[in-house]
Amino acid sequence: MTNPLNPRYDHKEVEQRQWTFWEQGSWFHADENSRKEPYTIIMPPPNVTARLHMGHGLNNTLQDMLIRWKRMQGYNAMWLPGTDHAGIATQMMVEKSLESEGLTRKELGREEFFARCVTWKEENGGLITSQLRRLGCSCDWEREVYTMDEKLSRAVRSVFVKLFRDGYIYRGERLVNWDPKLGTALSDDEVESIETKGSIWHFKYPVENSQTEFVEIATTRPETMFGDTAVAIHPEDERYKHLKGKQVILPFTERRIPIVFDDYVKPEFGSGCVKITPAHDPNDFALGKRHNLPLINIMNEDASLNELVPEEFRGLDRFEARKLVLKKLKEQDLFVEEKKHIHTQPISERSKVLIEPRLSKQWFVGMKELVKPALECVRSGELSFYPENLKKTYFHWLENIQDWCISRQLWWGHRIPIWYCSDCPEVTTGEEDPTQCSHCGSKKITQDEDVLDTWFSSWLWPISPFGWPEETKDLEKFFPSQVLITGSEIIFLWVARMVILSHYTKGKTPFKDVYFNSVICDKLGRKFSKTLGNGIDPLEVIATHGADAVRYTCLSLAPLGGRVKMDPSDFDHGSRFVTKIWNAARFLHSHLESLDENLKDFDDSKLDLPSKWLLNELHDTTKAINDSLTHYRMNEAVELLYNFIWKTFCDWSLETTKDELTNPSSKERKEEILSILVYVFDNMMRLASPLLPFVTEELWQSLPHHPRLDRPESLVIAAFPDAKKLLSFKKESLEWTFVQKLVSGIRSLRSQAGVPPKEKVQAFVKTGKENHKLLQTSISSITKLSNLSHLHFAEEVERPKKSLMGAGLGFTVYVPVSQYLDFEKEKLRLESEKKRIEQIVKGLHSKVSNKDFMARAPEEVVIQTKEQLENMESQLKEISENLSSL
RNA sequence: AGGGGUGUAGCUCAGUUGGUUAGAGCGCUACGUUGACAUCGUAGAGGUCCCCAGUUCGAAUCUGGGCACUCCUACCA
Repeated sequence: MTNPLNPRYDHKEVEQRQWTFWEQGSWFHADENSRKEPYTIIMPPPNVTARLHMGHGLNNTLQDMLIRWKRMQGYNAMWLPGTDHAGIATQMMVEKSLESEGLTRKELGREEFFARCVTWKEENGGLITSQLRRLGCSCDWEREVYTMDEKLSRAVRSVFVKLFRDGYIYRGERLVNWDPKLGTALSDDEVESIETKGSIWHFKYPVENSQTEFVEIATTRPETMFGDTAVAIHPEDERYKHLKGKQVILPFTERRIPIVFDDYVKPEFGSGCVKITPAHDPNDFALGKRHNLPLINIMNEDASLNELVPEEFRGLDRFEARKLVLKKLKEQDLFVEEKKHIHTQPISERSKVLIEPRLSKQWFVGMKELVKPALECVRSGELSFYPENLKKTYFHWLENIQDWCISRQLWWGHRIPIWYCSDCPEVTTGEEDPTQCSHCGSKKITQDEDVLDTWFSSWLWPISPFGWPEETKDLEKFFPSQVLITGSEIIFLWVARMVILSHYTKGKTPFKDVYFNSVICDKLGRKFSKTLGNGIDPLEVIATHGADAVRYTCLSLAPLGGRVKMDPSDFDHGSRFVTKIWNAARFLHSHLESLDENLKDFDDSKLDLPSKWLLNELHDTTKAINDSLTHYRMNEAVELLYNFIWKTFCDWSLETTKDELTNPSSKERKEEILSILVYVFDNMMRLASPLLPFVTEELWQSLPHHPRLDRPESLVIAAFPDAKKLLSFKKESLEWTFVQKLVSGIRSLRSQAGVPPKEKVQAFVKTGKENHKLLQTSISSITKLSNLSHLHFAEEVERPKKSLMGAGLGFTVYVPVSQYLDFEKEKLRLESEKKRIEQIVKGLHSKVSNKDFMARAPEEVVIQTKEQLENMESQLKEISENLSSL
């Protein structure tokens, strides 16, 4: 029989095969009728336009690790996948493709354009979800949803109508972030701030009834002057107090505008006088409200100047108008100076053009009231954040919440279900499209042209996929979910709003915990971004290193919150780990080959020390991993797993049993060793399955069934190890640790003397009687592991001539190394060791002799410290004696 | 300007509620292996836990101040 495993792990082949196997088994599908306790995660839906990036990689691996862990623990685990229709992003994609046909969306018309968007999604929208599958995401793919699905759209419609009828939705004239290129309002979150070098221009407005007096104002946007309705000055500014009650004349127009006093103005900035343009600046808007100033909107939708400006400026683009204004000011001798000025400008995230604050009619959701339960559930601890400090950010935003502008002047999205009546001023809404005005009955009604902000469908994500407003079984079972895993950048945009909406519709908090994953940066600490081109493509790394390696590296690097610096070479670490596991399994198989019958169970009462130690380590690690995962300390769980597999299992256990497996004392003994190793390995595969699902499934399938363990069809539904059901040998484990320390001590002496590894040496161990039995039973292990010819041990041992000495916890060991001994080197070594221990002893001594310490420190700490001191002192004594004898 | 975070080995970072001789991976050094391991193992070098002060019997950990970096929010007429 040959080894069933290839010399090398072929991740590509295995991933494909195992994925198909899982899909056929349908193990990721959760039954809504199951009696098992549900455990739900709702996936933050990626944009349909998205392609998998490392942020998705990290975010989804985190979710997958949790859901797989819970599934193996026997929960009715359901991870809901889906995509978001991404209003602006999709519309832009489709417009781009129209552009190549020489078409615009307006030429195409609304309906046709909408149809194109639908087609686009059908053709390209599946990409991201297939990429998530390649990563191994064990979502309930049969439940996959899309925010434009009929079911979800109905939920959008329902909640809009409900909010409208409850009086939360209103139409208002507000300043919005206007994207002149896309011709739509944007939310604050769709606006980027970019620092730019610009200018600030100073010029003069003449004061009325005076030939000589002017106020000097400063602005970065001279073209907005036609919308000015006041000039503002700080009330305490001595320079201008005499201007109280006066008006100034707006150049190029006949308009007189008042001088108002408001402490919003900073006297030290510019000239201390500010032109006020309420219709085109948020601060001015607020100030205008305080002083009852009129609003003059001077711009068209494309940011060209409209008919309210003097004729020569009409129709000019804002930047053209700026030039002309400056030119004319100079001609009229009103221009003072131009200064260089660095300021941050709002740029549209999508179209990259300068945002223009613009007065327009938009639909809003009044948030002040809705927010209350969302604040309360976090305050009360019903909803927890990981890391906790993000609560502060959350509170700050909710406590200062602004009403939410939900209308977008786009065609792709959920159209606002509002109908205007041409015969009366009222509007009509409803779950179904109305045919007549609900107030006057007129049939002349037209629907609002706008669509809803994409986030208006996103905030329904905890309930809409399950059929809300219907009271479905799914909704009952899978809402609320357990944990939301997402990035902290959308804490307001999405997280807070879902909490708000779930309380509004269902009166419940939509999840128990929110885990905020880290932001991925390059080695220089810069965020991965398309423009910088510094990202790492997860699909490329999956192709070269395998999905498991990608998953391992992502999670091992990523602590809670914060940032993680990632370099392509980090993924080598992941592959190495996978390869190590693969090879350990190959090693087991090479010995299992000779086994001609089924694996027998091992006898608990006949276990030797190293086996008990290994089983105890399995117990402790299992407990620790479960504990770490419970507290969302994923990187900690990953590290525990790594250390157990690599250090404990491979470096110690496989090494200690290697010789015996090759030359077993009996067939039974070999079977026993293999039984233990396979048992532990099987458990290891279970522990690792949530993190490394592919390679573990492959190896687990290849192993013989251990009689002590369940053997379902697939590892993904095998029971996750539970420490309570595992053997533990605390005492024996400590004993074996003593042996390990002794072995390390001997190895260290050998190495320092330069004794070739193949050469056998003797070792003389001086240790208390209590350890003798232990050494006696471990004599062969120690001999093998330290390559000894003889091991001597006794309570009193005289130092052999020409030997090196080492001291450890509870023992002193001498290794004669006559031909390698360098007295000077040994002296130096012992002296430095002596110095080091003296320092420790000194520290411990001062502690113990400190009355306050003895009185106030907890008893166990005192005992521990005393023991330590005793031990260190005896080590020191041994070293000193040896030094003097040299 | 306000808020959050970070500062631990050459690099990337762990270090849970104050008590270990402060850890890991990569890199580095020496030796060994190439019969589980395009390797792996063994042994090692390397730290003022940013600085200052305080609380405490005891501080990498808590408090205050400073320095440096970073993210978020707002504003910049």
